Amino acid sequence: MPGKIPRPTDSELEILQVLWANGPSSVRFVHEQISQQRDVGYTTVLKLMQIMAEKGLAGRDTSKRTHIYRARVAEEETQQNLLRRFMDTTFRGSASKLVLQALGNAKTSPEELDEIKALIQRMEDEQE
Amino acid sequence: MPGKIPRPTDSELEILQVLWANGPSSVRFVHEQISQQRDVGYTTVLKLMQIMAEKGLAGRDTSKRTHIYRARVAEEETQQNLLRRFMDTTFRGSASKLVLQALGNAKTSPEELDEIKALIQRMEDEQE
DNA sequence: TTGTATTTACGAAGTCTTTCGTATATAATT
DNA sequence: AATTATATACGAAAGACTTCGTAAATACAA
Repeated sequence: MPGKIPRPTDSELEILQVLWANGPSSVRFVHEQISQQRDVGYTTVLKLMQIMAEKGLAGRDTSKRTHIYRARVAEEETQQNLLRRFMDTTFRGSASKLVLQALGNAKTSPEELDEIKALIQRMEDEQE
Repeated sequence: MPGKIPRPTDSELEILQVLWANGPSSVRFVHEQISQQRDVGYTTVLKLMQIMAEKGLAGRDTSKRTHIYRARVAEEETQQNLLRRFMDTTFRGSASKLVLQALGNAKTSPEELDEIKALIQRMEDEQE
């Protein structure tokens, strides 16, 4: 029985980012990528990826000696879940407060602002 | 020596929300508020608030028998810190991706959309 | 074949967070 | 005064997460 897939932890999310960006990968590759950002042991990453397979966050092909892992959760869907939770706990569910702070603080390019404006426009059109 | 104030955990954030919304409060009051949302023991909340005082997240007035706790971190600043971290880990630092998903999924009122549009307008004006 | 390198498997330690039971102190009630 | 209620203090257990050492299996190289 599969059971429900849990929310990834910070370390698991770090690994998922590599899998999402690069597709199915070996432990070695994932370790190399993460090592560029912080110090971590090879067996640590291995263990985490094994746990992710148990949890259902990742799948793996064990037909070869070097196992190949792949994400079993979609990037957008996972982001959506994490975002909903974060918005609820940190901004008491207020999307606009979150958005205002996100835009106000981060440097956002004119192109990105245009994208956002376009989305707002579409949303307002739908309202009528 | 005060030392640096750490990022609040989920439970600590839950308590901070009560303190931010209601001002300085007793453990009993905070416990009552949180109990409306989930089951939790009184001494659990007490312990958490004591830890928060140790960490510097909260201060307390112990002159009376019933201690009164207050938030020692500002709401917006704390949200900002948590948001930055969340954006980095979950959206690899992309504010626009986060914003698009936040707006796309949550139901946002026309008034809120206007607020956001106004902010974008100001940002674009500053660019020139 | 013998030794070296790579990989997975297993287990366990360390930390952080949450939880609450129990003890003690203080106040209120009868 | 004796009882009951309320509050804080303390410690410790339980669970989740991260970390990595060591062993065992497999492949490669000399």
